[in-house]
Amino acid sequence: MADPKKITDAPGPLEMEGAKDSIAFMLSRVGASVAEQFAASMSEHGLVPRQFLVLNLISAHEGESQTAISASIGVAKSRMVSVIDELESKKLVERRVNPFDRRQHALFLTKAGRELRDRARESAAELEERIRGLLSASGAKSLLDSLHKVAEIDDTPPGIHPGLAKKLHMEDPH
Amino acid sequence: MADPKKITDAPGPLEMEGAKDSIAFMLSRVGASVAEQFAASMSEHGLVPRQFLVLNLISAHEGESQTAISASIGVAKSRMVSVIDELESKKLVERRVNPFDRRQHALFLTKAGRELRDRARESAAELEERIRGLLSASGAKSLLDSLHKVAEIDDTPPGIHPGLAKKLHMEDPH
DNA sequence: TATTGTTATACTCTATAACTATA
DNA sequence: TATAGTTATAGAGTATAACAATA
Repeated sequence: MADPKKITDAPGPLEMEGAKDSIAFMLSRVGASVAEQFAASMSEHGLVPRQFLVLNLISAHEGESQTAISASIGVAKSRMVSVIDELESKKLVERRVNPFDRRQHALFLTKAGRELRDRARESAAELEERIRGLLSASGAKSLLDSLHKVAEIDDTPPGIHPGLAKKLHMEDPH
Repeated sequence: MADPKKITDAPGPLEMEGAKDSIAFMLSRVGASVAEQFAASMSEHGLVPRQFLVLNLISAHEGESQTAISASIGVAKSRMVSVIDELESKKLVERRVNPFDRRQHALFLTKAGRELRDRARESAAELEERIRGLLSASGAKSLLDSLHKVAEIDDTPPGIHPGLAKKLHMEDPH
C-alpha cells in the first residue's frame, strides 16, 4: 500500500492496534478520563482539583504554612499564592500570622470552607460510587490493590498526585 | 485546634486522608504517573506521546488525511499541522497530495519513520513489562479487565486518549 | 457553499528568578 | 546567610477564528 487512498465513506475513529491490550495505555487513558470527570465534579463547587486537595490538606493539617502545603503536593511555593488567594477571596481559607515565625502564614479553614469541603467530598464520593458501580465488590478490591502495586513504579510519595502538579482540564462547552 | 502551630521539625509530606482508599484518586494518580514514565520513554526517541500515537495511526492507516488523524485522537486539525511538520522535518512522515482530493495531504511513513516506530514500540513494551512485573499474571489480566470496565465511565471512543486530546466529542459534521 | 490545511492571535498554565520581611 | 511569601516575566500548550485553495 503505497498510494493515497480515496476516502469513500465516513471512516469513523481510526484505531491504534494493541492499545486496548496495554495496561500502560489503559491506565493512562482511564486515569486521564477519571481526572476529567473529577475536575468536572469539582467545578460544580467552583473548585479546581488542586484547590480541593489543598482544602483537604489544610483541613487535616491546620496551621501549616503555604510552603509546607505546596511541598506536599509537589508544586512551587510561588504557585500556591494564587491558589490560596482565590480560596481566601471566597472566604474558605484564612491566612493568619504564625506568632512563632512571622514570615509564615498559618492556614485555617473557615466555617464556609469546612462546609464546602464536606459538599465537595460528597461529590467525590459520588464519583467513587459511580466507578465502583461498574465493578464487582471483589473486582474493586482487586483493582485498588493492583493500583497500589503499580504506584510503586515511581518513588512519588503517597500523598502526591503527579497530574495535579501540572494542568487538569476543566470542561468548557463550545 | 485553632492556633497556629510551632513547626518544630521537618514535617515530611503531609497526607490527605482517604486518598489511598479511593479508586478514583489512585486511578488518576497512577495514570498520570504512568503517562509521565511513558513520556520520558518516548523522549529518548525524540518523540512526545502524541507523535508516537500519530506515528502508529499513520502506520495503521496509511494515506489518511491530517483531519482524519486529528479527529481520531480528538485534537483540532490546526494543532495537527505542527505535529506533522515536526515529524516531516525529521523525515519520519511524508505529506503527499491525494489525487482524488487535492485539498488533502495523504500521510505516509518513511523507512526511517517505520524504524523509529518499531524502536519506540520496543520502549513502550519495556514499560509495559515493567508494570506487569509488579503484578501477578492473573493480577495483570484482572487489572486490564477492570480498566476496560471503568473506561465505560465516559463515552470516549476506544482509540482516543483524553489526556492527549482536550476535546472529547467530535461534532457531527452537519 | 463546504472542506482541507494553514496561519494568527489570545488565553491559560507553568517555571524561574528576583524581591521583602523576617529569622 | 537563609527562609516564607510574593511578584514579574517569559515560555509552552491550547482554543478559536479567519484565510486560500479546492471541492
